[in-house]
Amino acid sequence: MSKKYTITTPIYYVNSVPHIGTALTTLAADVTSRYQKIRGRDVFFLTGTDENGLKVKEAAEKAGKSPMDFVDEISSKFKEIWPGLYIEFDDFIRTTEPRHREAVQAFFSILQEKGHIYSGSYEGWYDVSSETFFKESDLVDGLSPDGNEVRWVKEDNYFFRMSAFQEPLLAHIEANPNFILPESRKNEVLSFIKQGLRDVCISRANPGWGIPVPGDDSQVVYVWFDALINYVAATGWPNPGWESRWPAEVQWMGKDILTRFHATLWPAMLMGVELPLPEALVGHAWLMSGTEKISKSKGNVVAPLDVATSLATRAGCTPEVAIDAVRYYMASVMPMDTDATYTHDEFDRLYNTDLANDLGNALNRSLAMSHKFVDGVIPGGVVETDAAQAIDDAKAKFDKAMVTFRVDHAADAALSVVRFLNKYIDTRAPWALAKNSDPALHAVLRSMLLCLRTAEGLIRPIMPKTADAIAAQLGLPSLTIWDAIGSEESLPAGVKVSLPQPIFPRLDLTKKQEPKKMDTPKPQPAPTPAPAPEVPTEITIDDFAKVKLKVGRVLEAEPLEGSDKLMKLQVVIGEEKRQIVAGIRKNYTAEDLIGRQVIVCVNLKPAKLRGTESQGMLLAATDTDGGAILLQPDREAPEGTGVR
RNA sequence: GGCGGCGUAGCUCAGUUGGUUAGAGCGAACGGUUCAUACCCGUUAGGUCACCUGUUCAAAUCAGGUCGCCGCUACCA
Repeated sequence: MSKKYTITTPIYYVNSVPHIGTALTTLAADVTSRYQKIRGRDVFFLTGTDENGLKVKEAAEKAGKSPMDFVDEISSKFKEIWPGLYIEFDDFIRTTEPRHREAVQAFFSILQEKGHIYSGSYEGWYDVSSETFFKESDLVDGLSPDGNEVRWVKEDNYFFRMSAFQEPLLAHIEANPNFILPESRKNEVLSFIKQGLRDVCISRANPGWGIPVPGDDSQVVYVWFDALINYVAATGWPNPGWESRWPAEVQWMGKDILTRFHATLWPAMLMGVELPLPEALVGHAWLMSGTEKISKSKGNVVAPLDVATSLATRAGCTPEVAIDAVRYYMASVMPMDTDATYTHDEFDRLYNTDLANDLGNALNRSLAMSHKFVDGVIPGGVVETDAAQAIDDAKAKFDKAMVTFRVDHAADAALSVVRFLNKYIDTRAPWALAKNSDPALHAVLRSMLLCLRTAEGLIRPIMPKTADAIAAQLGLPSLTIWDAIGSEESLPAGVKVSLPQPIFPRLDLTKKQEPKKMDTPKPQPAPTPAPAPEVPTEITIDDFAKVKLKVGRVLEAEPLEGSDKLMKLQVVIGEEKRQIVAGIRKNYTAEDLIGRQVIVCVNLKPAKLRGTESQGMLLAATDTDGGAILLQPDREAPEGTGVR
């Protein structure tokens, strides 16, 4: 059996719906899939839903449903949404399916047999929301780095000996430059792994939901470990025949789950069971939803289908074309190295310039001229060399972009032939040729139509419905074979083209022109009240007043367990009592501190240090050796008095 | 703190291996055209290629340093 070209997206958690950020991943995979199909590959495009986490169980309970009913409902919703964006997956796997459970248990057992799993006890913080374990030091303000709640768990668990795979992983990444893309992510992964991998806990106490550890029903497989196995489960593994679908040629995902999971845990797991590693892991960046008024809470999500509906209403295009336009937008901006920002204006602009003005209008004017000058029949003859060159260049650029999965560059390549066409029309001026009965007219019109035929083929992976519409207006069947794109044969002479029908009605952007407050260019104060960086510039008295300092008295002091520098203090500041953690153990003992007056910054954002909350900061000078020299009022000051 | 990256026209960015007048798209101004969805085409903007110092016959492109921004990572208060 010949090997299929396998493309995967992550499986999505069933507790959210796709928004323009997460749809990005699936779209990228779909564009890759459609391109490879046109190139003649037998594609296996896999997506699905992740349904086993503790989070799912809790969400179900909150919704007053049984977990199974809950995931059935939401998973099917997911499955229905993707086709609405013309996502054509070949398989949709759910982690509650028997095939997945079997694969996970087989995977676990093999790792156990090979000695990569041992039992131990785990104690630490667990973020249910992202189903991730964190070290004490990972926490920020008592929350996960992502700002989620964490809970302390202490259990006897199974551990995966990931540490053993550090060197093989590094070697593989170094030896395969395209294993992790883009390159900036690869560097991050390398430095992450070089810092040292530790063994990971891969099971949890069985909450009555999840995949039981083989031979130990008291435990379920840790959801991330479980989830990753979907990729091979869907290929049929461990049953015969999986080799035709694994390894994946490309696994698409967002950058957030690349480093720890897909580029570290996942390949280590595969090495453990001795399965081949995927060819490429691509972690794109995010598309942030931003409006002019930035709302700090990430509440304003943009749903791709809503954008499409809005466009269809405002521009008057068909719903199909509107969805294609959204696909084109997402493909065009496909952020890789850094995050991009979505704005309605930017979307509208791209629609008008690239799709309405360039592509749509080029088709429109070319067809109009065909009817005007050659009775609407595709002329024969030879395509002019510069047009042929432009066509070849665009194809080559598209191919080159897709080798490294640069969907954004591919979109640009597809449009490049259209941009050429508009210039070409202007240069060759068919209307002038017609007027003078110049024999070059036929070749020029043919060249124009072939450019459009090429654009149809190149844009098809990104805008399938639009491509069909272009083909229809050219009076030709859809062009779905890569080698035929741009060929003379793809444009049979004598075929009657249809009358032009605008595919992308232009948006009138003038009426909703927002009043630009150019005359009052007030410097927007940064909405983030972040701790002001210590710039050595002058500050005003107002700046200084922001720092609230008060006199406090140390009531209790004890070394903070698990730390070698930190001291945990209870400080009375006037009426209130605060817990402060300070890195002063090097120079002070608890006895030195108790009863002593100190200067405290009382409006510093609280922080967790070694898991203990610190609600302020002691002022101290820095000694030459880096130690602390505490500030103290010259004589006993009134309790809780301000300092300035 | 460590590692990595970035800082190029008003805006968004290309410029992997150093070499003639530094590019594209968008926006703006001006001009042209009429086949077309008031579209398209061309020209222009005098860009200190963040800054400094080096290497070189020659640097946006290499080395060192400075400033600013970002990512990853870290018992940093």
